Amino acid sequence: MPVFALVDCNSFYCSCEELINPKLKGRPGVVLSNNDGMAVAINRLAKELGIGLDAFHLNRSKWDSMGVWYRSSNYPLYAEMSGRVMSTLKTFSPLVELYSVDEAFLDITGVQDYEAYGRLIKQTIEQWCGIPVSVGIARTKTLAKLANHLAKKSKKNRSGVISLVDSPYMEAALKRVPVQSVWGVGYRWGERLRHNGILTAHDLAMANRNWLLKKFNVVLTRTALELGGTFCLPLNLHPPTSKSIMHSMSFGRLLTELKELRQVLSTYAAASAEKMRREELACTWVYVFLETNRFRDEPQYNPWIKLQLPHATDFTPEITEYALHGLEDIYKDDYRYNKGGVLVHGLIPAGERQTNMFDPWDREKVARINQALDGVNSIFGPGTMRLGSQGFRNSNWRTRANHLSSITAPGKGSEFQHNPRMVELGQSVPLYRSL
DNA sequence: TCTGGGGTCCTAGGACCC
DNA sequence: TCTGGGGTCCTAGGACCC
Repeated sequence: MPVFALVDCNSFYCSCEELINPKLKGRPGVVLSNNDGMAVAINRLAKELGIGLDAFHLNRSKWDSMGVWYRSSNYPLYAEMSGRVMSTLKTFSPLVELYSVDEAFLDITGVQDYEAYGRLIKQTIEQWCGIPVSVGIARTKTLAKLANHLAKKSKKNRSGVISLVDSPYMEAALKRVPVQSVWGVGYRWGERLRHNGILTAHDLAMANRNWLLKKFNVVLTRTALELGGTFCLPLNLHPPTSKSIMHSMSFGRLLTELKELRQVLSTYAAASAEKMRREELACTWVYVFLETNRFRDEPQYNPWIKLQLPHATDFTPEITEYALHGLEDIYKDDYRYNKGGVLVHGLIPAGERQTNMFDPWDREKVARINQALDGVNSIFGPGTMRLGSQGFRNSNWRTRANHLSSITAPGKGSEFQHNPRMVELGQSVPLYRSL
């Protein structure tokens, strides 16, 4: 029987901001979504004040009066810190699944004292990376998630580490967790389960499997099995190749003009294509969508279109061309648009593309153009070299980020300089360049 | 002015094939 | 009683995750 540790960074984005600006520590704080729209990360003190995923513009003055700090999201910073945490985790087990930007599953089967190992992991991450984490340890991933949940919540056990391996408290632990807090049970299923008298993780673990299978599906049945200690979900050690890549964002303001929308969607198409090339993929479908602002009392229109390409491609101008054709098909001039996006789908390895005798492009030339484009943009920043249709960099439809953290000099005022070990891991350069 | 962005998996039903 | 049956592929929609 395997043993898994789930290591999860506490309020990750907030912790990153507090790390580069220690003055924020000890105060309630939130990190805002793109466009400074709403809080997407909330630190412990802010949660205790009752702050949730709330709209920024509706709460700003209240937060000010409560002494809450806020920051626009700074994704390059979080990616950098995530890399440091994950590299550190890999020194504790060769089997690590990078589950998300701020959490990872480790296979730590065979360790002598699981709880002590968990504490060592926690201490090391905090010492080397400056990010507080919680650790949950158990025999299945779902139980490790649950243990982690308890480690974050527990008032009795403040160590931030809980092991449920062969634990006499297993049943008590399962009874303390409401069913909708179980990993894999969302709002909908939580409601349905509660209607059927299944209120806690323990109830779900005890539920009749055939009934679950019939009333729900195999996913939830697997979750129930895992809660009961039956190992169903293995570690995914290799990141699966993407099945789709999307780029979408709310606009800086409501847009009505086709001309402006063309610029926005060109930019999103280029971003999707770039990400696709980074993963060495090519797409066979392009989806384009627009949305009006659902929070406004005005005519709503949320069209989308799907375009099949005659051959797989990873070439920005080609993908942009299709995306703009799609845009013209779905665009109506009597609406005010709030959001849009481009998704590439039907992804195949770029090296396995079929050639097409009617292909208007010289593929060798295309490859060289891609290389030049990505090369320039990787050095000088995204969007440095771009299509004319993408418009200017300072176009006012671009999203807001008015509360970005800044670092004036590498390490200055932060804890980076005290972490010689992280220099060894060799990941500090991109942060400063991208900031 | 102002409410996130980016994904995955499963299932049911229809089209189509022999 | 019984109007073929088995199989695949595709898609839309619904659920979930961070």
